[in-house]
Parts: sequence; C-alpha cells; structure tokens
Amino acid sequence: MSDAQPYIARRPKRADGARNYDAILSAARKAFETQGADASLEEIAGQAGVAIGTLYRHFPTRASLVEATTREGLAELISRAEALAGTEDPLAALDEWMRRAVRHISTFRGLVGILTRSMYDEGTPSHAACSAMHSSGAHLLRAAQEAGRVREDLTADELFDLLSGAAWVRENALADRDGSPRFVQMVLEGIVTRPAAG
Amino acid sequence: MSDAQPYIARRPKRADGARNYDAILSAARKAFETQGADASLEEIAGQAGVAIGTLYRHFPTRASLVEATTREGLAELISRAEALAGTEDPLAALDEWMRRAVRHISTFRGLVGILTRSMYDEGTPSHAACSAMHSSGAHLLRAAQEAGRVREDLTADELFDLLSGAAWVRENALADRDGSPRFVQMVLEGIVTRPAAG
DNA sequence: CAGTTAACCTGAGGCAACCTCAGGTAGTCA
DNA sequence: TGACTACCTGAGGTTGCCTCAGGTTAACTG
Repeated sequence: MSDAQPYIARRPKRADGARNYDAILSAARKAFETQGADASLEEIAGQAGVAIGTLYRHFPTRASLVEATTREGLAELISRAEALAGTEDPLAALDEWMRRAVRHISTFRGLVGILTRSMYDEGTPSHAACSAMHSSGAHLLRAAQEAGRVREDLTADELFDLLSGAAWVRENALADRDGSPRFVQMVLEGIVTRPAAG
Repeated sequence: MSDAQPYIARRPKRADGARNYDAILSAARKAFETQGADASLEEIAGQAGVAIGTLYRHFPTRASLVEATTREGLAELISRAEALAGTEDPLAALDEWMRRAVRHISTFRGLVGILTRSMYDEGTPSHAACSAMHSSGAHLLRAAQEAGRVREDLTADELFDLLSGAAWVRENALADRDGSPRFVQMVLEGIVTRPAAG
C-alpha cells in the first residue's frame, strides 16, 4: 500500500543548486562512513556549508541521500556482474562477484539494512538498483548451477540472505578484524556441489 | 579505555521498587518485540504506568534494559550448551545449539547488534552473558572438531560471525519469510568435514 | 542590460525522544 | 510512631527530525 513514489535525487541544473548538491553528497559520504547511516543530517548540512532546508530540498528523505551516495558503487557492481557473466568459469565468477557485492553493500554501518529493505519494497529510492543487483546476482547463480558447480536447491533470495549476513558482519566488524572474507569462503564451500570422490 | 562499569540491573528489595521493575521489564519486552531495540523508552515507561525517571533509576542505560529482558533466554541457552556437551554426537549437538542460538540472539530487531558489541566490549551490561555464550559455543565447536566432524581451521570467532549473520537475517526478515533455517543449513554444510568418498 | 520567472536558499519553530535532577513520597525497620 | 532512605515524579535542557513562509538569485528573454 506504499503509494509513495521513490524519490531519486538528480543533480540540479542551476549552478548554485548543483554546487550545493555536490557539497551535501560529499559531506554525507564522509559522515556515513564515520558515523553510519544514522549520522545527523543537520551536521551533514553544516559540514556542507548549507542550511538544513537545502539538504531536504535535494534529498527529501534520508533514504534518498543514502541512495545517492551509493548509486555509483551499485551501478559499478551491476556492470561488473554483466562482465563476469561471459566468463568461462561460472563458479569463479560467482565467487568474485559475491566478494565484491559484500564489500559494496557494507560501505558503512546501516547500509545493509537499508538495501535489503529496498530490495523487497518498491516505494524506496534504492529499489531499482537493488532489484537490478538481484537480477544480476541471480543470473550468475543460475549459470553456476547450470554448469553443475552450485547446488540446485539454492534460490537467489537465499543467496542474498547469505550475502547480506556477510555484509552485516563486515559492517559491524571491530576495527582490527573483518570476518567477512572467511564468512564468504565458508558460505561458498557450503553451496558448491561436492565432487563424488574427494 | 572504557572504564564505565557494566551496570547490571538487579530487582530491588522494596516492594514498590520491585513492582515497578517488573512492570517496566514486561512493558519493555513487549515494546522491543513489536518495535525493536530502539523502541521509545518514554512509551515503555508510560505502558508500565511509571514516570520516565523511574525507568532510568532501574535501568540507567538502554543496554541495561535490553540485558535484563534477555537475561533468562541467554542463561537458558548457555545451560542448554552444557547439557548438549555430554551428547554422543558432537555434530548434532553443535547443529542443534546453533539453531537455538540464532533464535535467541534475534528475539527482536536490533538485538544481534547489541549482543555482538557486548561480546567484545567489557564495559557493557551483557558482556558477561555474551562471554559465557562464547565459551559454551567454542566448547561445542571444539568437541565437533576433535571428533573430526568439523573442519579444523574454523575458529570460534568465525563461528559467531556466521551465527550473528544468520541472526541478523532472521531479525530483518519479512513477515512471510524467515531465511535463517536455510542459512544455518548452508553454513553447516560449509563447515563439516567432507567424507573422502561420497 | 534590465526585467521576469521560478529554482533555490534560509532558518525559525513545532515535534519527539533522550536523559538529568531537585524536590516530594512512602516502604521498612527499630 | 518516628526516622531513614530507597524510591518516585515530571519539568526542562538538549539534540535531531522535518516543514514552511519568506527572501534571494541564476538564467533566460527581449
């Protein structure tokens, strides 16, 4: 029942508007990376040298600001998936893509939560990107399954559960220990088909 | 550098104090379950029929309130681990315990985050419980490894990464789809030692 | 270059939640 | 019954959210 249209912020044409848009985006990136997705918007506006109303003009929603800061990263991830889709070893492709995905999805604390919600909720700024990511991931998964390298009963939704679990662990990792690479490794070894003989 | 002593709320002795303590705890449980760990403390106080200052008297910190609401559950989980430690099949024991742990750790949205932080931060109300949980989990893991059922290179910290990833997925699951059972299944199949011949 | 338009900016202010503290209340014990 | 003190209350300072009425200015037009 969400008739709220997803608001995708676009860089405005007027010079001052574009300048402020960029400044806010840059301040937001910094703030999200150091304080997480719930960083103070008023402080972001302040850092950008802009009044709070201006921030809300360009990004009416916290989610829309998050979307804008992660747009390029997700686009890159998706195009990467397309490149990997043509590779000769579909399991290696899936492996590499999963590691990249985990990294992108956990750029800052709180991102995984926003993105997983976006994945299944259409009234959300990041929905389009998440949906595209879902498709490209599903495509790589299917290829690996068709090559007989990954167990048949794993669905794409389940794969994304595993990915977001790994990403969450990375997001919340202590400074000196990121468990996500091993996490992904374990997951991968759990989903590959086993050779009939060791 | 956290010299803040962990504050463990204890049920006060005076009749009115004990009554309010229980009322707050009960209201908090309800609120956390429906709204997550960031439910409004003022609303919890209101539901308990108590002024906000009274809530803060008994639970000076949101974390201390969370600790109190989850204390019994965690204690039960730990005693369950001790019972399972004597079992003849250490892999089955680990399996069952992991599923239980995931369920307990994700009683409400936001809990996993609080508990994983507690696990490595001593200045935290839940640290003792988390630490004990870590030990009992590590014990079950080691038993399964010594029986040759689980890969040797998996550390306890890594096991808890996997567990908390699964719990996070469960916490944030849509109403109609809890992916955590399959998550745990995949994880388990990733960490068991493979029979030399299928 | 002056005039017009609308995109843009500002920041006060209402709202909600957090947390503290000075002052009042009432269980408990002797 | 009186004294002690654990306990309770709720106003109020603080921060962050978000809106909106009113002012500013970039950009276009003749």
